Amino acid sequence: MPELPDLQAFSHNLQRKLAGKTVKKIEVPNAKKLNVSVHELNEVLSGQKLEKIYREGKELHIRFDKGDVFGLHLMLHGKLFLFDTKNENKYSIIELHFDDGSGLVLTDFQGIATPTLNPEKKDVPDALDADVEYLKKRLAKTKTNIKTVLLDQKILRGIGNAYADEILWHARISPFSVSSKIPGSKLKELVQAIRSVLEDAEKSIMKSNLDIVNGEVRDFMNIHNSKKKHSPTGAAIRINEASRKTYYTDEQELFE
DNA sequence: ACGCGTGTTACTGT
DNA sequence: GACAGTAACACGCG
Repeated sequence: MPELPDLQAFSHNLQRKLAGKTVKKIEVPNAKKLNVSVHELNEVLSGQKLEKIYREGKELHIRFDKGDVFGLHLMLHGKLFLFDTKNENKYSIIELHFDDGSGLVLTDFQGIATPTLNPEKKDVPDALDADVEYLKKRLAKTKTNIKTVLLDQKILRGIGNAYADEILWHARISPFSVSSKIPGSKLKELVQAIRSVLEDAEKSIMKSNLDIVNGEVRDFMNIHNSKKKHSPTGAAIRINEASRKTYYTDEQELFE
């Protein structure tokens, strides 16, 4: 549910609240997606001090002082909660208990949020790091429409359905454009739109939700927003119904 | 009160 | 193999 800017805000707040704490014990009420045994997880992480929490693509990564990393992918409905003494949330997947009695829990009613001990390093660039050169090269051989490309985590990491629509509107590129047909000048606008849309969103989320570690904030979205009928520049917002909805306007140029 | 929404994988079919 | 389309996961929320 949360997308890159939300995750960015979560990681910032979790870092602030949890850095320096030491893991006492990890409980795993629902190990469906965990990549190691509960025993191994505890063997590796118990006693380690939490050093850093940051975002990697759509995952949150927790790094500990011996260098081990614990990754959390929230998928559609994963939610994080901090607790002081006892976790009373429904649908708990995994609970980190710290030596001061406090803790962090990941819940998911669907059970598909995914905790991973020491996830593999990926060489796919993060959305915020992608440059024009990379996209130009990568898109030259791709006929898939540009929205699908933005959502493809093997090409760019971190963009989800809602922000893809916002970004494409800002770059004035139709989501149905054939990726290989988009000219270099437009790719430059696309790269700028990716950065500005995601960074501005993070700022507004942080500003109005000081301690946020779960949920999502969407009220400031201009295009992917069922409450809005027109873009900021006055064009009617159209909706394409597929397995995921696409919001767009005729202000966006179609390359085909 | 009921319809909408979000990521990924797995699968069919062209 | 590239690409398109769809279902499944199963609820919270307004």
